[in-house]
Amino acid sequence: MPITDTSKSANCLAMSDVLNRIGDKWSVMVVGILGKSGTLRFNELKRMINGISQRMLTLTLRNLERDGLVTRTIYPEVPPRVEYSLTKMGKTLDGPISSLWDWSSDHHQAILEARAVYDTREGAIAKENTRKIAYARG
Amino acid sequence: MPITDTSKSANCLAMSDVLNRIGDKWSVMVVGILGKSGTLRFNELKRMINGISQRMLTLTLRNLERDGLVTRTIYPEVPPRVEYSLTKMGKTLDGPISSLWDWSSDHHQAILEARAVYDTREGAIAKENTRKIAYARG
DNA sequence: CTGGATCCCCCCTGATACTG
DNA sequence: CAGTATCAGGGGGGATCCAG
Repeated sequence: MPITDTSKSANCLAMSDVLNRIGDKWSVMVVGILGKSGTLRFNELKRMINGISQRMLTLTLRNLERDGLVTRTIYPEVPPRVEYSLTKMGKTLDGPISSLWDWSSDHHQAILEARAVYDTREGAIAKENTRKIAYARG
Repeated sequence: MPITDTSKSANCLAMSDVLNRIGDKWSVMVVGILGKSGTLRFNELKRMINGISQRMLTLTLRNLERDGLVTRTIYPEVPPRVEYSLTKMGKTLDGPISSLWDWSSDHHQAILEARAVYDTREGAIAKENTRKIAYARG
């Protein structure tokens, strides 16, 4: 199945564009968490997402809102309250995101082990022989 | 369903770690294309991925190989030939990636429209009134 | 053809301080 | 609480040259 036909090329460009937003780890985490929790306030999100800065959360939420994936509701109270949740389109994205989420927790350990194996082997190769790399690895 | 329990926190960390590699747009594109095409050579991949540089393709493939998601096979020929394909674990990732891929092509247009609407509305708000932002948007 | 090595710039990101 | 404004630093990523 060649990728060079029109539909696949279009997919490629769509992916490239969408991934510039969605491929960002913070966006994935926000969508994933909102998908699981429903509606959250700014600082609730901030506390749930490991290591995100206030600035990045603000930017991420703005971009998601701009792309029509997240709704932002301001309650004119004091102290201020702003709630975020997924739009209808955002909810459709939560499916693929959840798949990715599940895959991550299922294979995280395997990836860590693969890295360890790779690093060990590369280290051994480098120490043993730096010239004869001309054979298949794996 | 609170996110604060142990399993969800673990998922959060797994996501964070995995997304540092997988969330990268180039990795997603490489896995997606390899999943669709099976086995490809370096320059075949480079031609198929819109806008990737040689350096980034090399680094991306190395990282994917290190994480046990891609196999790299060197044929000691002249000119050199190197073929890449997904490992068993890589193939399991292709499922979620394909979902994301399909979602992208399905919703790309909607996202573009949402951006246009957002930008128009923001522009109008900024021009009309910069003080009274204290109402719900969306 | 498949990369390794190098230079270098831009922007992403975090930290901090301030406002409503 | 929910941001905005500003500054500074690091690294992601492109361009280029060279090697096997």
